Amino acid sequence: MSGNTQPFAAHLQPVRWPPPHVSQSLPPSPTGLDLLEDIGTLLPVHRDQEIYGQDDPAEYCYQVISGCIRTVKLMADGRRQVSEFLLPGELFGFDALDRHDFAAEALEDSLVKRYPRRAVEALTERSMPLSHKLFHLTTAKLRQAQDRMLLLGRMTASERISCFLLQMSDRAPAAAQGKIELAMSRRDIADYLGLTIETVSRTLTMLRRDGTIRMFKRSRIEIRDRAALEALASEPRH
Amino acid sequence: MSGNTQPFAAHLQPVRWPPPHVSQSLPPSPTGLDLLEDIGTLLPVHRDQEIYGQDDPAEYCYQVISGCIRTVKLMADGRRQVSEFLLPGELFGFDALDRHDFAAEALEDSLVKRYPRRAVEALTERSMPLSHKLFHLTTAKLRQAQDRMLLLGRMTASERISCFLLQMSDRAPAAAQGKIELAMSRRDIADYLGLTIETVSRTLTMLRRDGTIRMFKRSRIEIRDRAALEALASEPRH
DNA sequence: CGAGCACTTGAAAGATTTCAAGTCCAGTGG
DNA sequence: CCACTGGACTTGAAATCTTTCAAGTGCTCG
Repeated sequence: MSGNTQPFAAHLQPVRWPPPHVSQSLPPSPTGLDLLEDIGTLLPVHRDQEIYGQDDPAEYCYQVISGCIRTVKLMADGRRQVSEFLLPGELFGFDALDRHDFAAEALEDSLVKRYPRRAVEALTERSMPLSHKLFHLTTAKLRQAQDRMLLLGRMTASERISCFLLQMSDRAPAAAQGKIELAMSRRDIADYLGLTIETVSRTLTMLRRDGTIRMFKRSRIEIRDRAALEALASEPRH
Repeated sequence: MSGNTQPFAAHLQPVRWPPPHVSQSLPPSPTGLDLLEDIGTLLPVHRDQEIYGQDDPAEYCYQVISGCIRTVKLMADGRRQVSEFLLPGELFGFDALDRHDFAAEALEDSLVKRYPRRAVEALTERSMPLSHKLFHLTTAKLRQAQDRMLLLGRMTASERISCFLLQMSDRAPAAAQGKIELAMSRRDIADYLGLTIETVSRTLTMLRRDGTIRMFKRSRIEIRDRAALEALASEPRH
């Protein structure tokens, strides 16, 4: 179940540090998180490589430096639910107990920073700002998860897709307004939204025919009519 | 949107303190939570009364003393998602930012304890055990939410119902083995599981015909074949 | 340039929802 | 104490949305 260890080819995209949108979610200096810097080590991971497996002992916590990571839960028969897509600057694995309860895998060749849990916990004991920050991040993830429950439990396919596109657009660097580069496959999107790849594909096609979005080379999407998407996505504000 | 303030009739069920299954989830004494006791005030709430509304400013956090509370998110057109059912001993409202992002309502006449957020935060600053405990509770809720995403995104109706029954059975006082007293209506269950009331009803009927469960007066359920439920709860379709 | 894989598209099948009656039960008033 | 009534629940049939099955199409990489 645990990380595959094929030799690492070491030609990843250049490391931008700090990454472009860290500043959006994590104010640069007085966050408490800087304390972590010293105990972290960089870990490059390949596309589709597992960083940790479902039920692996939780020895490390992580931050995405570059690339994109997904956390997934698997059922015995292969049904899959993607819990989060993690972009540069974002943390994961901090909420585990003694074992991770989902796997983390790289969507594309990525770079993550790895912090030993023991050391993180020790630091947390001594730094109130750090423990605050981690608590705050966890409650933020909880709120996200609750929004997702509404999406998965009550929204139609086109509402889910619209929410997803808007969300990805908002998380992308502010520079590329309305242009989204999807690192994830249709399968990943489907497993994130509780749909099948065919439904994802069909729904995107409909949006394209509407003129609501444009698509280039399948992974590049431009939002042409944000208002229409927001209308479809109906309720969740942000 | 906020709490209705009809005069309170003050004839609720007697207060059992500590409630019967607090000890299961919250070890009695050295939890850090006892610090909260002094700043809490009891608040009786009627069946269907709102404790706080979606988007209300988050001035208080709560603990259920007796009864049962649901947290719900509403969409503009009335679609509803129940986030949690909270039983005696459990905490809620601790993860809000400045506003609650869902409403909390009583399923039945209940008693909750209310803690001013300001005071809780002040205590948290000074007590490591307390802040640890709250952090731990939040990560636990996050894990629960992730399990629920798998359920909502990938499970069939009978799998959802089976999971729900097992979960309720496990949370009930250990005494009543296999007997569940459902405080919630079919609508609540449906909105919790992302189904319609009709589907909930039909699925329960099927389980009853199978002999997997028995039902008395609609709200009392006995699990007669736990193994069958567990098989349903985690396996492919019939 | 070709092979393989990801994605798209179409048609049929299903699961759940919607619509529409029934049934049951709790609480009320006679 | 019992019939009555309204709301909650159950059940059936039709409708619908999504999935499943089955080909295509077209990138992308060797």
